[in-house]
Amino acid sequence: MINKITDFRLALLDWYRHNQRSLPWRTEPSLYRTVVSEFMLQQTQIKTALPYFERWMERFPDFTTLADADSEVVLKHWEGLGYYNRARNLHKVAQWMRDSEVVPDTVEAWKALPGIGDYTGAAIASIAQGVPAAVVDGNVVRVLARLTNEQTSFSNNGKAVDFFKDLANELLDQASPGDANQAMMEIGATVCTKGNPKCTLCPLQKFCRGFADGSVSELPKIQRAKREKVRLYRGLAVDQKKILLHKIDSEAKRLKGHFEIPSLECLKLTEDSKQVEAVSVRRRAISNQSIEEHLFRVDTEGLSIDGKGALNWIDFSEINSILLSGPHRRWLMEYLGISTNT
DNA sequence: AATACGGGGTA
DNA sequence: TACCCAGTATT
Repeated sequence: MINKITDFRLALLDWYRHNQRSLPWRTEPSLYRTVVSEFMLQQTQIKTALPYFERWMERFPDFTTLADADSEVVLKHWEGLGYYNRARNLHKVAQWMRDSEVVPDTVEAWKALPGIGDYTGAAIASIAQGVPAAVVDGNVVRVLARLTNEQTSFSNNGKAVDFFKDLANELLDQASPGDANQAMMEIGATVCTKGNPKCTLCPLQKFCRGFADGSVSELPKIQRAKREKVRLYRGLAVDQKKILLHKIDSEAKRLKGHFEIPSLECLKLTEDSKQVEAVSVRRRAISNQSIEEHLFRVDTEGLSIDGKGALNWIDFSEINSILLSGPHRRWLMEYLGISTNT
């Protein structure tokens, strides 16, 4: 058995050293770049995070620069990536690093910082500091479930993560935990994929009980929560190169401090009102919601907005500099035909 | 233990 | 549409 684990680790690391993708936090590694990448990659695919990472590094090259930046600027560079508490927490972590005499060097110490949980704590400690702590993310769960031909049906993803944590640590190469962790995730992302897994190219095939059993495509078995369907109705009021936007309260649960296209309710209008005209429908999704968003053109004649409340007239020239949710920015850009590139 | 987070890619 | 993505914090 000892030999088998040694063989496994060797096969995994050898594959990774020859097949890893070239990524900016690998070609030029540092503690800071590891931390930033891990925050961005929480529930976000590499392809999506990549351009954000490059822009982030240009503007905030190190912990101190990030720590000293205004939160508005920090959020602006996260705009469109979603789950904005990640940016707020990353900002706090940078400030902690700037103000602290010591650098965390254990999983537990990292987990004491905001936005860092089991996964991110182990990822940072192992990749940037060589701490032998296994990560268990969605990729690792899938690889291990197939490797062990695990038929248990987990009630949620967290249960599966817990289930495989011990095994992940047993398999972890103690001499190269960072590479071993990244190798497991890389296998999951590029070879042991959910659909059309490339078993013929897999360096772990000879260890894989799921492959031997022919059950790879059915694993892992995890029950997922459904997304709730939500319909939103929004009003677009444009007047003289200005647009009426709603600024979300800083104490709100989501999109704190962001602007958004105001809801009809917010404008004190109804869908049936003769003042509005349906112009566009868009579908998108976030976390546990599947959103169908309807856009209406609003006649500004009937509006009485004082501009002192949450509703603000924003000049087209200002749109680039305000915080606006990604989908709404794209919507405005397309509908108004104005450039809102940042 | 369940839910929120208002994002996005892929089959 | 359904499922997944280098998850975490809150309730």
